[in-house]
Amino acid sequence: MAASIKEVAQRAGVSLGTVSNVLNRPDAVAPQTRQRVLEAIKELGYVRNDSARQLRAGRSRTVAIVVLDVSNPFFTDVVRGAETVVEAAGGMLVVCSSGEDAARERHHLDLLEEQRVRGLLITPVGDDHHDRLERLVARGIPVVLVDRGSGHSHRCSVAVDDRLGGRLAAEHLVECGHRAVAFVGGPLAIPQVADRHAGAAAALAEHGADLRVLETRSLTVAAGRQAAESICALPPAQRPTALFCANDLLALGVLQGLTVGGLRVPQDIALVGYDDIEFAGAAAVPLTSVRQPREQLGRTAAQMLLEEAENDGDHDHRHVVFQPQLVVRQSTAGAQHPPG
Amino acid sequence: MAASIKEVAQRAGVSLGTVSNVLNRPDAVAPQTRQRVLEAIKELGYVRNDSARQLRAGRSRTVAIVVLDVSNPFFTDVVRGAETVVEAAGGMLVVCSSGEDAARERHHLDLLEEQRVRGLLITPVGDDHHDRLERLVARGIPVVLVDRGSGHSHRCSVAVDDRLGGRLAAEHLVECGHRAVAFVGGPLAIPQVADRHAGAAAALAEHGADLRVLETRSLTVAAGRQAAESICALPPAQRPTALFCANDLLALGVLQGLTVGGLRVPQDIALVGYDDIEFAGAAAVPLTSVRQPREQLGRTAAQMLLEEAENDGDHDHRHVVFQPQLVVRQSTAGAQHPPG
DNA sequence: CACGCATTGTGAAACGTTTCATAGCCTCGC
DNA sequence: GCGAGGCTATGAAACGTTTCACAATGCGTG
Repeated sequence: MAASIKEVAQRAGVSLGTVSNVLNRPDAVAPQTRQRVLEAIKELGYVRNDSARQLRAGRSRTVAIVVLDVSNPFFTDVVRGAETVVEAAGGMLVVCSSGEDAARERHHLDLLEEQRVRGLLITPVGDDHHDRLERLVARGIPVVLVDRGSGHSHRCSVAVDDRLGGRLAAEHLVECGHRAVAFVGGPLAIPQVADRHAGAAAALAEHGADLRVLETRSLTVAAGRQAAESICALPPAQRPTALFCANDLLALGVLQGLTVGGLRVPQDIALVGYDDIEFAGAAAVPLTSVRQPREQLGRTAAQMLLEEAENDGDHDHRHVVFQPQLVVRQSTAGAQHPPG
Repeated sequence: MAASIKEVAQRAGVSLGTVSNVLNRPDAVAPQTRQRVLEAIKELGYVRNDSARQLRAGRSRTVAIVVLDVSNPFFTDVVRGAETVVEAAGGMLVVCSSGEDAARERHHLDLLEEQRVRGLLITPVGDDHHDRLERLVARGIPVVLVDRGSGHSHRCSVAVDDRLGGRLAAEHLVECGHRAVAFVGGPLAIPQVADRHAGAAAALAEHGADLRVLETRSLTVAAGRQAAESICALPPAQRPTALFCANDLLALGVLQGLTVGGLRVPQDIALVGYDDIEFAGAAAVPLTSVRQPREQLGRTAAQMLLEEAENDGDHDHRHVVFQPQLVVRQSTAGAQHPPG
């Protein structure tokens, strides 16, 4: 059914090796022969079998990226950035989603290892799979951590300074006069979440305030709505005057939930998100958010990966850290809160 | 470097075939032997080489989905639905994005054909690549069209009735008293866009109104903002009183652009989107939109694909069509427009 | 005219699996 | 005690490439 190189060779009246040469080193074969082979290929509808090629060549042309959540616009932008670079290099980017679930992440890593992918971009769920990543590297599959700094010097990473991001958010809220601030986000096992919280907590501590935590099960709009409900249920005296959300999806959900519960943003409660996804500025109350260079994150990560895959063996592992940037919009632009 | 089955066999003191049996038919090998083999596997850190497996087995375990735009929440939801089904079946879903670009779509199809994927879910950019899809099917790779009906009876498809969707939107606008309606969307070569437009145009025609078209280059927020600018530039007398956008991204962009240009939604211009993505309800002015069963679309498509891949050869191609549903929100809830 | 060299083409080996026909060994029933 | 038949394990073939050492051919040069 599926024509192989052998049949092409037969039809063109040349040897196996010649057909392979036409495919891979066209210059090494006489124009006339090449022509004959190309015609045979077209006539038979021959398409190269990549499994065989990979098996023989020992290396694949596909690069994988494992993200926490495909539906999160933050990650889709990162993916787009990486895609650009990988495709420009003639490769293919496959996208896998762990859904913030360690088991699914592990499953994906296993399959990708079996496939001997060219390289791996990953935002790990937690710190659970270091050994697995280690093994990939040992096998010659470069790994670049995305949106996550790495203490490990034998691995590249691209990240945004999440502690700084948390600090920026918190300091902005303090300047607006807020003291009773709560952090909405989770699971705290996700390093980005923990860092954003830590940065904000540190900044608040310097001003003698502390940061309550409202841990969520995930970083989704739905989780945000749920969190908002529990905030609305609080007696007004115990309610925080400002919320810092671990990402924009959460913040959008919180915004919806607060509105439903009759609380106004920013008059009753100020709101800061994180990521500055495209929808943050288009929200019912445009969201103050901490912007990350999303596409650039993806591009840089992919570039470093390809570079490492190129000169395998010797390669200086780099750790690129971008700076986040506060974007102030209406969700915190309310009247100054009375201090205390 | 990478241990192969042969070394495992050697270490466990068994033959090649036995190791393979342990991997694929564990019951066919004596418990004691199996144990020895498993230990050898663990000690050597052996991981199966999928290229070799695929080459020999002739079939892959990965299913691909080619969407128009990874950053569009509509598609990420479809992907999530498909993912669920494929992973439950032990497979892997790889996501490719054509970016509404026929050349990229072709490139992806070529690579996927080389990889001999198990099956393909695709929302084609246009009608350009029928021959290529045909060839995939001929090669034994089932193809299911997503979000796109198919005249072709030798192919499954899952779609939502886009003409009906367009009609729902238009009729709602007519009921609100609008007569001067414009359609914002493009490229019109994308079948969904064309159908939504056609449905709306037909409905308006029945009421003696016609539908101006403002064709955009793509279905993105940015394209929407741009379209809004040109609308704001129009002399008020020529301005439509309502806009029907081909999708929600576009509508969100239009909403932003109109606001910037000083036009109020819905008082000055009413707005209807399409898809009812999660962010539609959270927008500055919550968006009236035509809802599609996104995840279900993905799930159904994947199920049909796997089913076809299972019993290859005989298979009844089905064409599932879901009904869209109008969700009315604030962006059209303004005062009744005077007729005319 | 013979020699070396450049240009093309050849055929076999190798990549790491899965599969399949076969062989050895037991046990069971007669 | 012997043949039938069930378990296990074996080894070779096959999957479709790429690669590589080598052969054949033709050409210019000394």
